[in-house]
Amino acid sequence: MVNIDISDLDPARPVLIAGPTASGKSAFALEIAEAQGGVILNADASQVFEGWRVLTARPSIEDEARAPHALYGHVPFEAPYSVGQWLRDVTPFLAKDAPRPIIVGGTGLYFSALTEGLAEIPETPSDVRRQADELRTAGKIDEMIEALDPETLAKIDLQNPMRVQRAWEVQHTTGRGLADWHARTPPPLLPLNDCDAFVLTADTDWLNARIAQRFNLMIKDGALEEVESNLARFDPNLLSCKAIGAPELDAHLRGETTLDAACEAACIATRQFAKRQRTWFRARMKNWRKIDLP
RNA sequence: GCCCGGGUAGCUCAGGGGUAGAGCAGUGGAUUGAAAAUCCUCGUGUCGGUGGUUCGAUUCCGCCCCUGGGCA
Repeated sequence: MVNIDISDLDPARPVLIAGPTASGKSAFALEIAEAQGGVILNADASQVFEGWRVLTARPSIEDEARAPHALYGHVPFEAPYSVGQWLRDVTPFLAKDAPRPIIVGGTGLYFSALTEGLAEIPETPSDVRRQADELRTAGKIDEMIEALDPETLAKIDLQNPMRVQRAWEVQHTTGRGLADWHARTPPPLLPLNDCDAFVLTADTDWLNARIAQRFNLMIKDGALEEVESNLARFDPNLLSCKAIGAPELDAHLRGETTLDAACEAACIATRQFAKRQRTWFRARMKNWRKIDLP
């Protein structure tokens, strides 16, 4: 599928593989791991959650038996998660004596944090988060904006409530502005120069066709049953329940839509997600080695 | 066959004598702890066809075609 010569890779160097959803990056990672050894590490935000396997296209049990895998489904269904937590989770796998990491996923932010660094901001306590959620849902964005320093105001998108809330939370819990924290970002955990980094790029029409095909396959493989098994604990506010296809299939199981409509909506959401991924990769991964698919 | 609706952007539709607009889809972009999240930008299309009225028709009138419903 991916036409590069794996034997050219230095088996001692970490590998990074980024690519849009449904591009076949997991298979590529597995090929490298089988040929040269290494541990496959997940860099996909929704695949970290326990509870989804089919729906988030995680490697199957059989695939996981072919090479060591980590950071898949290791986070409880109801738990919060973040880039910072992910970085803390990968850190032990990047130790000098650890087996060679093969990091694969579609979350651009995770890769950027890994190779460019992430500010070491203390976690937002849950009560502060709750307070911030209330302000946002009440539409009191201006109130949050008033609490921010000029540097932060200049840096963030004030039209994006989520960004404003984040800045407010940091200011509120640390007493320092978000911009100040960003300015003191420590060096990256894994500089790009220290690894072989690949971005898979695919023709949009080709990928869109694969997205539709893959969703049908997911349904055949039990995606609906998977959502059904999580029906009792399904909560749209949970991070895990933002996985594409989960709200759509949940709505169908509750009798709100037909299965066809749910599948169509999920495919549209997936296409839109792939588009955002393309934008991130184009803008932020210019120095990565591009591999054109198919 | 007759009666009444419709035929306007890829889709669903609004509008109305001075050559048109929304939502969705799509595009481009932003994105340092919710990122499969969140947010910003971008709308010319024979206004079904054809004749006519008019300075001017997509808008009014005639005929034709397609389509939904009703009556036979």
